[in-house]
Amino acid sequence: MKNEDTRVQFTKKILKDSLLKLLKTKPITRVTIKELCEEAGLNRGTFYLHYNEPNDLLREIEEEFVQEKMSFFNPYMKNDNPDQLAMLFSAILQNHELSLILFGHNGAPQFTERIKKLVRPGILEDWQREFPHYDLADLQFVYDFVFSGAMQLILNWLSGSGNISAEIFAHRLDCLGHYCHLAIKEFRYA
Amino acid sequence: MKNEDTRVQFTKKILKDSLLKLLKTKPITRVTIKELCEEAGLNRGTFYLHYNEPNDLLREIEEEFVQEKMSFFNPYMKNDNPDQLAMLFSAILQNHELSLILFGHNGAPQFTERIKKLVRPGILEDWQREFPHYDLADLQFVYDFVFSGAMQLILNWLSGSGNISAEIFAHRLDCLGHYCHLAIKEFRYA
DNA sequence: TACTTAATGTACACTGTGTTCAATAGGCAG
DNA sequence: CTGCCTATTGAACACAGTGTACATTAAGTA
Repeated sequence: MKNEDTRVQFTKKILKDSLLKLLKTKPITRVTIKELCEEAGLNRGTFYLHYNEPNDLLREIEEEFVQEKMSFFNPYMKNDNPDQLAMLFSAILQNHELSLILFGHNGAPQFTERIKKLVRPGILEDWQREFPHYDLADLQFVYDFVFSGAMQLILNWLSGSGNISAEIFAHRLDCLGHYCHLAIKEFRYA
Repeated sequence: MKNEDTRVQFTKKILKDSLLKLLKTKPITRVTIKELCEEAGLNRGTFYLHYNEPNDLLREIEEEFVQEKMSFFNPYMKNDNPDQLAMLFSAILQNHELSLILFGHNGAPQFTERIKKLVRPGILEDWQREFPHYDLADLQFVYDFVFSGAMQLILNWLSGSGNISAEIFAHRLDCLGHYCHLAIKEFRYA
């Protein structure tokens, strides 16, 4: 009972692979269970033994991605270190195809939203330590701005516009983040 | 032939109203033509006389919104004036319900993407005049960052977090935009 | 008022869904 | 290696939504 049946592992694996293949050409909302199973060479009923919708499958893929890359997220959260950020982007770049789907539109906005919410509390905690003289509300305001912008730039970056290295890319995002904080002190002089 | 038949106008209007009602509870991808027509009290065949998918209808709604509010977009594009920006946000706030749907997730990411692309060339032209010493690529980089962040903040703002006035909100976005430009000069020292 | 055409009601074939159930095939433990 | 266990299969089912066609009705327009 410790590990899943070999057959189940195979079924889930091939379903994920097939879904990712389909997501290269169409958004998750247009993927049917029927075509997914045909692509995977499985009986349609087999799908229902493990999932209810294609979206369940995508969430599982996302979960694995986050679990695997979270070792790069956490260090950056603890100490605001651009090198750690560069390592994260290197790791993302190594899974280029998968990342492009997850950060892109065919994977629905759910993944980027998930990342933003996941990282939010830790980052805000850090920021409160670093900028104790700012309101939490203002920091939250800047957080949502910076991370939405960052997610867009990551997508652009993965889509190949510019071909910047992970280090330079991390450096630029870091710069933008720092300068955004400087804007806070002007928020009140409206 | 100058104006559409009164009956057609009524049909399209009630279809739009019904779609917006449904979009308060579910994303566009889950709206069926059948339920839409039931909501509108129209025969299902009538829908096909004017549209192919619910998405066509949503695009038409977006188009009208953009046409109507573009008078506020353009002045801001020409001269980077926070007051114009505040007027735009006032106008958006006046159509609060509709804006919340269009900028939110049930209207798909297509609307915010559309706005970003629509405004991009004009803004970049302005920025090139204002910052002639910066690379266009760097300005584009900052543009995508700033506008994705701004779209998120608009959504948050419309969702009611904070209840800031249109003026203060515009002022803050303006601040963030200006400080993001300052980051460019550090991009090259990687 | 007569003309024009939008909207209706009905019907049809088609695709995908979600479920059931007996039959089969393959992995796993003893 | 053998026999048990269970994942997978294939077939069938009712159901919901799609897209189209066509004759009929209703309403706006000139």
